[in-house]
Amino acid sequence: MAGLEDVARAAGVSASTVSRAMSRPDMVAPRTLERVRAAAAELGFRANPAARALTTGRTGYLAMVVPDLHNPFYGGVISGAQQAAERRDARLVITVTDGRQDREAAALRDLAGQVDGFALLSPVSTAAELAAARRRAPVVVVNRRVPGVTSFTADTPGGLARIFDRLEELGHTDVGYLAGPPGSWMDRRRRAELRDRAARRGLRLHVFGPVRPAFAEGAAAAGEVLASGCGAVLAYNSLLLLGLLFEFGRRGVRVPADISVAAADDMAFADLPGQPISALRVPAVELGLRAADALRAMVDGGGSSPRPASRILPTEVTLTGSLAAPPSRG
Amino acid sequence: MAGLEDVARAAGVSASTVSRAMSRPDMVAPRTLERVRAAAAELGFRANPAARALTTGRTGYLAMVVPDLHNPFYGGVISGAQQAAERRDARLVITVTDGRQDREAAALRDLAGQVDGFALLSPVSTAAELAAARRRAPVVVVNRRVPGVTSFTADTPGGLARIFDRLEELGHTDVGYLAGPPGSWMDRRRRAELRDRAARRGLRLHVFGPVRPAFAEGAAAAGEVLASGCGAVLAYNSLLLLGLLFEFGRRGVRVPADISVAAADDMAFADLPGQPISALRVPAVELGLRAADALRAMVDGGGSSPRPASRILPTEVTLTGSLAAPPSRG
DNA sequence: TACGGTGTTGCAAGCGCTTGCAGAACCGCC
DNA sequence: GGCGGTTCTGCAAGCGCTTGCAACACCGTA
Repeated sequence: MAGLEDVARAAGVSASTVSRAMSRPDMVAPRTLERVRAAAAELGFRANPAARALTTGRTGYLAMVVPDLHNPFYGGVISGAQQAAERRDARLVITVTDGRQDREAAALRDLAGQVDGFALLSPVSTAAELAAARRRAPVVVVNRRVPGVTSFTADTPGGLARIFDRLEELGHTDVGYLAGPPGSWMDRRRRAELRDRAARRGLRLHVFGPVRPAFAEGAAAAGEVLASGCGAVLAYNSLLLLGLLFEFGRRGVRVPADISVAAADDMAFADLPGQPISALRVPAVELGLRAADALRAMVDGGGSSPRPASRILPTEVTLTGSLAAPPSRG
Repeated sequence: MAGLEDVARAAGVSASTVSRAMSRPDMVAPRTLERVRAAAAELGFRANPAARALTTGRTGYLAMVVPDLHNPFYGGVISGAQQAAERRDARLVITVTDGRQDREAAALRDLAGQVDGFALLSPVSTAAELAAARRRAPVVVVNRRVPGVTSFTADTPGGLARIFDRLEELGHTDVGYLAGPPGSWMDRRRRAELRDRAARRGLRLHVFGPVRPAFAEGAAAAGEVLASGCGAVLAYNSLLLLGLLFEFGRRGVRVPADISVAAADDMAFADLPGQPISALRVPAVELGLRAADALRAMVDGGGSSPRPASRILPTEVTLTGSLAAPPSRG
């Protein structure tokens, strides 16, 4: 492994000059810069991040704290964050919490000082805890809004509302919502939005769950949904809807003739030819990208608080044939 | 942030003693050890990993290079690796390659020296490249076997073969296989196994794809599968099978009356009540666990080559009602 | 009593980088 | 020609740990 010193020798300058050539090229004379760069390239020099971290106090690592890797939404977010990190020449450390508060706290505790900042996906900690964490290291949260903490969310409640409206137009009176992860902030928001709307319009909202947002849970909930007599059901995410559809299929329940369906994200259905399922296009990758970018900016900008912003990205609604008028009763 | 020196002062010893108390407690007198530990606990001391890395040359980071985070298999593997890493007090850096060879190579190159070792999931690089990488840092690969490199795979070809046998028993003559990621070593293995068996038994194997192992691709392939007249279809993974089932459902194709189905993993179906789908239980979490464990052991053991081992974990077959005799023709 | 061992501790020299400071070289200007 | 001001470069002091070596005490034994 070639070090700063080796490059310096090869270029006929001092180590400090090489260091500056790498990190603040404008402080180095053009000709010197060129020589140093050539030497560095030739020797395949790569700065030792540990040494750099030791002096600068910045590690170049960003922590992503994620509840669950089976949920495709998080996959998207992480991919986006990865892109951003790579561009800004940082690395991503990931920790899985299984949605448990203690593991989330442990991650925050154990990784403090080892990473430059935290991106928390759908964190379950209290707002107070998160605010406290933010005081020790830059923090952004995704898929939840926390007062005083920079956050990135998709407007899925708004999107769901649009779908709900469409169902009302179609004449539905009983709409189901298969709720997402217990304790989830986002699920509460979606539920609240739907409940609100239902109340205002005089429709009945049936809430099922909350359940872990997994295929099997969707399938398991299908019976209850059908028994409730809802003419339509919205699912917290596409994994759940997939489960519902699977079980509907096995039972010979027809969509949308017997029941209308939609999901609050299109992770599974995104590239489906003909888009047969109503769902929201949620910009998971972009959320990750923005979050990591913001985080890195906070880190570069001295780590402190550039007034926390709360960014809400729009979702796009795909209204398709999976929605229809309710079956005539009796 | 409390440092070694602070703890030393509090405990009335030198910094070196504190260091030893932390990393080689047997070199420290019991009474001293106790004092140091108490002081460390009180001050909330956590060794600065950058400083440690600088002296020891070991960073405590393990790189996981993964093609795609939407595939639940990788989610499982990463979760397992996370557990192992946490236990052995290492951290996981993850990089997404989208299955592209250049990005895989870039990860290997850019992260060399920044991490203690690499776990490559379903790598697409050539065996020679991987062997070369192994010479520079400890490497384990998951879901592929590479000569000279420690690997962990699940015996999905064997499991698929058992399902195939069952189909033969049921009287099938035309069996489809919806193939997985283009260029995938594991997919080739599965295909080869099936082709072999089909040839020996005089059945016809219809291969569809290969396609990206995503829900939408499964759905898109359904038409072709049906047109082929296969009485049964095996899918590279459960995401693909889900897609197939989805489209079958929309077209009114009944499973298993019209067509039998099975998947080479049970990631989606694992917890399904009544296990309606034939699939393999593939130990994704355990693969990750073992891989990370092995990697960490290689790192601790001097990094060099403790004779590469190739571990194949068994898969368990669930034969259920998704398999039936082929529909009588005409 | 003297001596080699053993067990425990401290000293100090790094690990490979960054960065404040000072020196050197050069500029234009009075 | 001398001076202040720029630009560029090098020196050296760390950053917070680890670790080889030496110092020291204390032991049992000759």
